[in-house]
Amino acid sequence: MQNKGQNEATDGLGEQLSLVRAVASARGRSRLLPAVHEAAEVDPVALVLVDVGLPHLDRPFEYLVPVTMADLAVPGARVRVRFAGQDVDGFVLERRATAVHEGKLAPLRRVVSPEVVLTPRVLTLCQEVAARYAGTLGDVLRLAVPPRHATAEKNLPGAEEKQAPVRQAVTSPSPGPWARYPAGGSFLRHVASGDAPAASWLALPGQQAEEDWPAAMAVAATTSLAAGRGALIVVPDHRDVDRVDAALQSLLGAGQHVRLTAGQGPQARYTAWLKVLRGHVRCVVGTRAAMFAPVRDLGLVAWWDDGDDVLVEQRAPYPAVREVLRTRARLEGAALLTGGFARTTSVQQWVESGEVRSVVAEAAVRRLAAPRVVVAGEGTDAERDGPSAHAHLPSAAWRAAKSALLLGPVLIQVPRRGYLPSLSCQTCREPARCGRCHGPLALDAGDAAPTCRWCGSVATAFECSSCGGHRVRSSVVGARRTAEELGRTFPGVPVHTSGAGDVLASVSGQPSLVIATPGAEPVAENGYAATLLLDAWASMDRPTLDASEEALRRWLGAAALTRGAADGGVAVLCGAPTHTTLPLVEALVRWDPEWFVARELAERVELSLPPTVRMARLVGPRVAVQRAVELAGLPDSVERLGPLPWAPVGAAAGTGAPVTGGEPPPRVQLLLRTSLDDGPALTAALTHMKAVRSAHKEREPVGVRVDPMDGLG
DNA sequence: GTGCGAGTATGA
DNA sequence: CATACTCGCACC
Repeated sequence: MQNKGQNEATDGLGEQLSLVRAVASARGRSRLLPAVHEAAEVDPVALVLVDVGLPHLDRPFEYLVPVTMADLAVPGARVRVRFAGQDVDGFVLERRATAVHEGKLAPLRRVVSPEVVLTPRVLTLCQEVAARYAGTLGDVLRLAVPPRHATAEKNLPGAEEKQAPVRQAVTSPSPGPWARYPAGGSFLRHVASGDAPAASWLALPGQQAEEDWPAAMAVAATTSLAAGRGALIVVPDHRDVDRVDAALQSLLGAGQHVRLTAGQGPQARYTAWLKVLRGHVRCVVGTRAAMFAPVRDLGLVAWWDDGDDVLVEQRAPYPAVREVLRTRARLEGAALLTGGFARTTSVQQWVESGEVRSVVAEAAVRRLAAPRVVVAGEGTDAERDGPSAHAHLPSAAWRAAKSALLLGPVLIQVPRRGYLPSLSCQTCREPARCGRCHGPLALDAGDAAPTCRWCGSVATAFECSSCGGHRVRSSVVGARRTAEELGRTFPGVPVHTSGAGDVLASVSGQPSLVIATPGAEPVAENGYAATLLLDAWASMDRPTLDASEEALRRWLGAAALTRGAADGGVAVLCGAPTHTTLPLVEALVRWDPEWFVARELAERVELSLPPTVRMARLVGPRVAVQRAVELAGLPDSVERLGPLPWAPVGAAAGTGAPVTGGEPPPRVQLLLRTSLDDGPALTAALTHMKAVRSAHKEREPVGVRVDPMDGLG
């Protein structure tokens, strides 16, 4: 092995640089190691972050810069280096005059491209994000820097040398939609003067393009551009990107902003990203991956609908847009704007700590802009006699839909997609369980009898385990079934559906029924005449920590697409208890999400639940988790909850019996909880633990997730 | 991950 | 005593 020969020849010698040269020429190896002729004159040492996915190797290694690469291997450039016997990708983080490493330095093998794809600011951001989530810098960089597309890099005109493609001076826009919020003008003025204000904005429903939330986002971004700084807007999905894109277009004209979404395809995406990197555009709107976009001189970060779980990255270390953009705002002195129809407890916490200012409309304005909200309850059996019975609708909802259909489209939000997804006892409402394994029973299309989702057995004779009842009812009527039934109930009215896989962006102002799952509601021209929120109890009863918060967010999101009370708009909440007033329901009726989230946060404080504490979750075989947590050397303040059996979300759906050959060992989850102040100590301990486990090549996988309640939990 | 040295088992 | 293997850990 040639490397071995070199090692022997060089061991014990002092000066590394001359030595590499000496070896290369003495052995006549310059042909085999092409780059090793001579080291660069200036700063011959490059700190390279190598991309080997191992936590204990997640640090820079020093390489020698051959003179031929002296001007190309700049900090931020992609390089290829020899590492542990194979060629790996890496980023140059720094150039230095001397090495710290005692041994011999290997030369860089190749500068993939001298393009500075990792800017100092993005690097700092990624380091903070990695630390916050106990992840590796390599993992975060993979999220932040898209894979190179050589053609895109070549075809796009160069950086500043080419100078100012079409960047006209942007003039400060009028406040537009912000005029409806008492604190709106002040926020914009601070952005305009280059300050770093921070705001949580509770948006009013708006059915016209000039007053809706995308318009307001565009005004905020334009204000930052007018102040000579950049802007970054992150939204949950590509329909939202389209809307903000259009709003920016009408305010800025062409070429002033760029879209960044996953669905663009590699070349288009990299081209757009390069335009941002090279400073051709300073305004970005995109989905969550855009949160790392290297916008120059960032003056504003903004995101919409904080509670939407697609704003949590689904790749390790699972950073949330909220945390990344807040960090960016702090690091880069940028303004922060988080908007939505609802507010999450996380953001409420910022508001209550004074870090972020609340921007809300006055109650009287809200009442006119929002639809009138009616609570229809579940609908008694008596109520279900009329035509509404066929559609599983309470009669109040049916009447509201009937009269609204004379005026325009009607939106019907159903909690989940699918066809009668789960069942409960007709009499006592307990979830229907399989008699054999206690798994959930479900009725799929075409099935005559309910089937167990876990073991697949068919429940021909159901008997409720708590009351002995023999009849099941569908817990949630899926969108498709609802569409069929409503179509029959309102003959002649067109029915649209919008849900996972097939999402409608918008519908016309003509009368129609629009059945949609949460988050997939199309926008209606001039707003819906009425909105029905079905099976409210199913949204409220979800067993997650944030069920209420999430239910309100979904209801407000759909109701906000409805015409305001001033224009006769009405929203009907169906299936909520009517005999008692739940704060959740009251918040919707009063259109007061701020009041609700304050209560919700107070409760979290009381119970020491996120976001008022920092949590992390370890998942793996019992002994491995046990050893891992001991290895971490957790601070004393960290509380251990569990271990409990771990049931992955959405597992065991579909087919049936556990026929898998190699039994995977049963896994447990251990939750760790500490104060927010001790969060960094907790994540540092977890990072250390992962590094040691990786160095020891631990066999058993132990998953680590910080903020496990973010996203799906 | 891969490669290598140290340490240990194994066999003539 | 020589050779074959495993184990642990460094990798720049």
